[in-house]
Amino acid sequence: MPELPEVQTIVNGLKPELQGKSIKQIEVLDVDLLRNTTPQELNKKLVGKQITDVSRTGKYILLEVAGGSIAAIHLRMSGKLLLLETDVNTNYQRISFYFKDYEKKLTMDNLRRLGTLDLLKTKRDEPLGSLGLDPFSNEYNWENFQRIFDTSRAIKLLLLDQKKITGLGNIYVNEVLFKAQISPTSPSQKVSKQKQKKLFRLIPEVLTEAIENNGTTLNDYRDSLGEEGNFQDSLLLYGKEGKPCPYCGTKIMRIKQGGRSTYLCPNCQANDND
DNA sequence: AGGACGACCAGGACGC
DNA sequence: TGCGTCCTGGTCGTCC
Repeated sequence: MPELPEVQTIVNGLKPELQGKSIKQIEVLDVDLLRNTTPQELNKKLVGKQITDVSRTGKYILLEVAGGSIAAIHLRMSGKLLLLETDVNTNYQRISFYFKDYEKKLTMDNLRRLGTLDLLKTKRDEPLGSLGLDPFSNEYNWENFQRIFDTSRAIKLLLLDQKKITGLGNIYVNEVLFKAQISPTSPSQKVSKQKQKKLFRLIPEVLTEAIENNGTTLNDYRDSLGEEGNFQDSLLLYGKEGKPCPYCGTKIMRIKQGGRSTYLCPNCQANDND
């Protein structure tokens, strides 16, 4: 379930290891994960090139090489991106990068085959170009933030829309709305300025705290070294249906929005009239 | 055009 | 026990 904190944790682990390394070989075991490219093109654009940066935009992990090509990796829901000894094989390895003068390989391991790799020329190319506000970018300011509320959609669905704001997934959206005491079903336009401001402040705050705890491991998330995150211990209501609300003791409810679970405290997150 | 919904994938948890 | 059904996650294509 990598959301922004999990992706950032992976990037934090990979960057010091891979920056400056030259790609020696790319092994594509599952072509279906390549979206707008082919193994041949990947080889042509990346092999022999030095990695200049490992970074993150939204939930995409970006490997930039000298000369400008960018491999944009998205893990979707179950994927891992692991640094492994070159002779180690995992059950669901799909794509591996090997490097010159380096005894490890970078492996996309993805049970459900939902991960993707795009090859881009610039960070403005799709699928990055249409991403919304990133909570850690320079564009993340109050003026820009207010603009995303211009819709009748439920606030939870809006915050999950990566074209509006990018990085949040189901877990952190639930947590952030709870901390801001906003009903997830409230029409976005009806969220008061005061609550918008709370959200504006809380989104980077909650994500930062999660990054400091190396992300959330509920099922199979692992960082690039195979380590679990710790933020699951700090979740206030995600996955806690029927348990008491940590603020008021009311039983936490679970409802469905857009086909997936929303957790809420019906007391703390009553529909706002403020 | 915005928004709702199903598809994608695979395995685990559940009910009968 | 074994089978069927539902659920999970993020995004995209398709439809209205």
